Amino acid sequence: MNPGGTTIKEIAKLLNISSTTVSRVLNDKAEKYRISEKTAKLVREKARQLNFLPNQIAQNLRLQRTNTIGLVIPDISNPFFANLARTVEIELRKQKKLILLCDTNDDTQLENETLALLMGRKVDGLLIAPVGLSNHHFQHYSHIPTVMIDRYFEDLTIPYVATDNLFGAYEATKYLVQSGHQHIACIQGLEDAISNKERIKGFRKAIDDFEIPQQKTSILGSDFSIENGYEATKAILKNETIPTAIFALNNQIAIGVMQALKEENLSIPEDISLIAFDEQPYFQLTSPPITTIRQPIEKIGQEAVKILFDIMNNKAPESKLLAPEFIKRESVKTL
Amino acid sequence: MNPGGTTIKEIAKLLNISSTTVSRVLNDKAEKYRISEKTAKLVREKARQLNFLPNQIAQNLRLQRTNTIGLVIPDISNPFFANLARTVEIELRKQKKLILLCDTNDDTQLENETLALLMGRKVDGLLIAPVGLSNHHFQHYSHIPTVMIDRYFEDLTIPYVATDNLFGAYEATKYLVQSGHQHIACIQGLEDAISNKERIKGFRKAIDDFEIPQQKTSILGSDFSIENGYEATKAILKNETIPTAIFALNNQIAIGVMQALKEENLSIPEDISLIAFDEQPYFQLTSPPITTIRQPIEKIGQEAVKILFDIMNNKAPESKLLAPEFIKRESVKTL
DNA sequence: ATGAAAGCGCTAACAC
DNA sequence: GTGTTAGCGCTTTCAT
Repeated sequence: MNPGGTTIKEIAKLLNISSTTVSRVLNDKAEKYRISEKTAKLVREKARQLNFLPNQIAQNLRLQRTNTIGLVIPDISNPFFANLARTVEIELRKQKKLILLCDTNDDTQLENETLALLMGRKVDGLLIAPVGLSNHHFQHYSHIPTVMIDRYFEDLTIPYVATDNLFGAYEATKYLVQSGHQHIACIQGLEDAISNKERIKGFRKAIDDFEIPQQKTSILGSDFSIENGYEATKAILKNETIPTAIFALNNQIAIGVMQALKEENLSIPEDISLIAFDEQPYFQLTSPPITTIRQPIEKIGQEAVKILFDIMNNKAPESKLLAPEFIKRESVKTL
Repeated sequence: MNPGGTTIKEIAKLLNISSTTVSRVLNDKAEKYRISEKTAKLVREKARQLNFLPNQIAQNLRLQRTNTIGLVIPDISNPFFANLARTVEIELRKQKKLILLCDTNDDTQLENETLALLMGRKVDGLLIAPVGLSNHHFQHYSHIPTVMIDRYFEDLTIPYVATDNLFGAYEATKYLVQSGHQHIACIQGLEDAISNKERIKGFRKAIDDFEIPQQKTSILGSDFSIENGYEATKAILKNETIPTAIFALNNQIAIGVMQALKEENLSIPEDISLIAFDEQPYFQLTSPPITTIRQPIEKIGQEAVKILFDIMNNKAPESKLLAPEFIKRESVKTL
């Protein structure tokens, strides 16, 4: 067999007909072009027999579309993004689109290169959770349908779908305060990512609304990793006064927090309370089960794909902020 | 700007030279073809100015390669595979390859379709964790460089890299037995997946070697999901005699087990012991911390990519079974 | 030192 | 009902 695969031309030759006819039959246009049932059948048979698969590369070049969507994500090993990827994959597959997966490791430079790569690949659309530090590199690519997920830019018109992070963080903080906490440390992720900024805003707003003295609270941390949660917690514990509660701004940070507390023999919530952004199955199994803010991951993925198709079909896309869900467990002590 | 992007032809026209020359310069072959420094400079300038990106589709068609690798995985939301995907992405990126990500949902039919899709896309290679129930569909694609990950087929010559599952399961079971357990329930994943079969073999071998009466042990379960772990555990608890220990054959099953035990107010390890295949950060944070068999995920990913490149470079590929690591924690009680 | 032309595999406009 | 031809954007052989 031809290593590159059977071609339309080969089938045509074997059947002594033109490749046009073959193409038409194989694209279910036999009827439209009133190709005889006999010819059509012959073509289909031969195609099956030779295990014919249309060369998508050639098709793509000709048709100027690739049925491929770029999915750009900061860290596929973060279960939030892994779950998102899964939903997106399922939705796109329904539309016969495949995903080019790119992991930017939350690095703007790499994101930049990635975008250029994907443009060269002529993806039909882009689903991206941008690093978020800068956005000027997106200007070049305004012609390609793009939806931002989880993170976005307020000064760009690119549609997005994300959790209502401000609201979620507000609710979490409110709960902490209403449970009697005033000394609260908030461990953040990437400082300039909008998801982070909004969560910080929500935290601050609650602190403000409930008139907690600013100096009793602190914000520290620098990225969405387990290590960051661990290091930040260690740092917190070095101070003279330690907070009564920690608010971890994502699931990985929360794991780091728990590791550090465990190492220091501090128990949750007796010694220190914990609340975390992002729900994961294991949070109900930790000791104690952790109170979390659940992001509607499936819905985010589905909406993102829907919006992407809206753009591709020239419908006016609409950005969405989806409500998170507060899941109360046992990691916050009432003072 | 041309929505399809600037082309070589456009640059050529603007500079009043041929597209051949432009192509040569842009592919760093100026010297080889002794193109004047002046022309070369002009081309490079214009290209930058117009934000030129070579159309990979056209390049791919012409060059008969796509710099794209298909990554086919049963479930990207399973952290084992998510972590694997990350490693693979990083390794492939070093070689300027991009990933087409496909999730088969552990469904042979879907895997089959996926493979056909990827062949049409003319991927340069395939990295696949096959469902494992059947393999005849792989025969069609023997011409394309393929490495199997995590799962493989013994009767196929396709190279693979996986954990030494038999050894890992043997060690786990041995530990259980040596801790005094005889009534052991093993909750398995997909029955016909080789990773599962090997783990079962290891389990059985240990049971045999240590002369535990067969009827004291049981094997149940049907896939690698949380739900399966949950349901199987519930089923186990309905019996007159319940086992003193459970061996969960992956991380998700283990979560399901813990959920079910918790619901039934049974505690680990007092009421029942647990040991799990797959290490995850949260296993040290659960109540109690879970004893696990760690798979060397990074190494698996790196080796798989290495082997794939070996095949593409006509070096003889070598399958690898990598040793897992036993991580002892507190979920197994000594009887 | 540069260009013309062919061709990768496919589809579609335009014949007849 | 079917075929001819052109062309998607690129690289490369062969000329000059």
